[in-house]
Amino acid sequence: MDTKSYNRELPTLQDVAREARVSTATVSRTLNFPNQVTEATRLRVMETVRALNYTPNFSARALAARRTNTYGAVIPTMENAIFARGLEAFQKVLVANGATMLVASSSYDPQIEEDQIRNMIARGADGIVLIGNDRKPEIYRFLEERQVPVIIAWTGSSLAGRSCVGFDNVAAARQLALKAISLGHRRIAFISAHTVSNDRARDRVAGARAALRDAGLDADAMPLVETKYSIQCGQDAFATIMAADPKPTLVMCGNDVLAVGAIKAAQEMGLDVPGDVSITGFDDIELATIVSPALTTVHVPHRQMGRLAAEMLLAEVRDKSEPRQINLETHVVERQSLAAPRDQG
Amino acid sequence: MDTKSYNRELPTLQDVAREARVSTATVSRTLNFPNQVTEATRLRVMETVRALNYTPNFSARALAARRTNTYGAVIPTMENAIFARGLEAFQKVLVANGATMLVASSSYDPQIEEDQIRNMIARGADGIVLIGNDRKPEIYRFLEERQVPVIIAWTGSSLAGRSCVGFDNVAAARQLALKAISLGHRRIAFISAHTVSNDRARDRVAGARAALRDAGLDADAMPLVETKYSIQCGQDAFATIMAADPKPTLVMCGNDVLAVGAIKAAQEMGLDVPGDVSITGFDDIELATIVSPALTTVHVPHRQMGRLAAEMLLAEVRDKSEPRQINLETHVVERQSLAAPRDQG
DNA sequence: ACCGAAAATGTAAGCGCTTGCATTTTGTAT
DNA sequence: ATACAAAATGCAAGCGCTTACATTTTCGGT
Repeated sequence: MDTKSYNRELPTLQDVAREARVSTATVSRTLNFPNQVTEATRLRVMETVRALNYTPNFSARALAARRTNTYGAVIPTMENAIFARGLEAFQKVLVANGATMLVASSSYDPQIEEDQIRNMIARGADGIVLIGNDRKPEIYRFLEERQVPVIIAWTGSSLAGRSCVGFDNVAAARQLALKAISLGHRRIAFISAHTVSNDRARDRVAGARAALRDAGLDADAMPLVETKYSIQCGQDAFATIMAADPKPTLVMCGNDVLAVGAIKAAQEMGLDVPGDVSITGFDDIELATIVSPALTTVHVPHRQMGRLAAEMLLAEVRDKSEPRQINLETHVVERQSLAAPRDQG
Repeated sequence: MDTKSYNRELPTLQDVAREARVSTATVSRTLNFPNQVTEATRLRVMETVRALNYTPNFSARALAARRTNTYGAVIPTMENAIFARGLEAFQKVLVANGATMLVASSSYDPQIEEDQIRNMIARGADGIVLIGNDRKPEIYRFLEERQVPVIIAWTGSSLAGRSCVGFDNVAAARQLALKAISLGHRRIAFISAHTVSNDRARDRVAGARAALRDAGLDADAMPLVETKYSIQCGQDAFATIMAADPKPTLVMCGNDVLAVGAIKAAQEMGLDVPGDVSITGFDDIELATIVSPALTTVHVPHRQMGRLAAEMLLAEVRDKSEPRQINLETHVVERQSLAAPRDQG
């Protein structure tokens, strides 16, 4: 008894060709370049395709054509609305262009990121989008060797003429800090994501420092706590910061999630936000409008970055277009968590 | 002048074989079944691999081996913490097993979902996870023909002996509703996601109805508004519901996002939650703990589903294990948005 | 009707890998 | 030493598609 008797093979291009009484080349052309084929042939072939319920084998196609029509994205985490949103937009564009997305998350771990990148390349990604600039030079070397187009997202500047689509993290944070300073804040503390191998986080801190410097304050004295990405971590960091003396009148946070944690912690400590202490975020995710008080934060064009990244990647691969550097606008969204400090002293 | 002079070809298995003075078969075995090869050979081959900086070509491998080691997930949307979380867990397991994840989102559109499923199969996904049972029978037929293992997630029951990993949406919603009824609620309204081709949403409504019936109330009279998935939609739906007379004392929502919208709307209408009206959610995402009042909701084991889905898929593909149906526990998380109604009349 | 260019189609050589089978090497028991 | 099974390796035939090049068909102009 043949145990796998029902494992009938799938129809191949050959089968279609035989059935439609044309060569495999013609079938291939009908599928890939319909306009290179007579209307009659096209109809006949398509009919056969339908009749046999044929689906092309992408591996074979990729092997023969030497491109996979697949694009990768390696992001720090999917559990974060901002990246998820960007991804969703990224994939929409790809699908609209008949391409497929490969995703991997690195959990903010450079080693995992490297593995994932190599894996995507091995799987034949035609192009790849990465978040931020910070990574070992050998990774970039590897990518160049393989001649795989790369887009750096989430930052408006990149090195070595690489493509990027993002915004100026320094400027955005600086603008927010300046606004706070103009409201009278002088003692500003910062809760940041870990800045090692995270240029976005570093830039945001730098932006705050720059604003302090602009105002003639001691930027280096700014209390800074680095922590992981979660509400709980934001809470803990806030507690650490408020243990200092004198306490800051404003705690800036490197992202909204940390800020929400900070607000929670403040409220648990019986502090009024923004009465006793102001808190700001960065990203403008949904959470920012839900938390009470609603978060004053920096709006970041997540979807737009995802969309543009896909378009740029497709252009570079399909039209051999030149790398571009796109710097998008951000703006401060004023809500309720930032106000003038109560004690101006 | 050769314009692509710098397009040096990547090393292939052949190159490694020649360099290491073995056959391609041996290199292949060294890479895939190291224990079928002498220690000495293995070392020599691996050394050569490193020296040439060789990476296997997955398309070729997939074509020859007739499996891609790739697993797909088609989810309604990535912009939703619950699916994102599940995905993250799904991918972690895959990566730990040397496999890759393909993701696609359908935007809750059955047609897009179908296209995405077919696309994944064409791309050679070795297995696939789908959310919920509702879809055209021909899709299931297609999948069976192709003999691709499928896992239905987000629901604890499936038809035709298909594998699933999830929970009982009816029972979970019923339990929550019963709790509310025991608090004294009699006039209960429901805001649901669209129930067409969404069995999870339908089941949750059914659960609420079942509870009403248990309590001897008229389940069919329960006001029901169906809407899309967003905070704004939740707000609008809440307004619609509260325009009725008599107003409900409890508005149950099919998910946390809608519930947050409902709370927002209530507050904008000057209604106290839960004083004037109770509101419940479903999912227990982060948002639920942030919104004020914090949401009483049903906790759903998102990560666990993702993890188990991956494990089951791998087992079915690699070990030919039998389909399984896994029904996970859920539980009501009591926070502040549900309380006894003020007017018991 | 005939010619030549352009359009359509066919031929067949791979793409880089896996794997069944054949062959060689190794290890063990005599 | 010798015989033999088991382990390691090699040989070579594909996997299903694309595409350069060769061949045939079509069609406008005469």
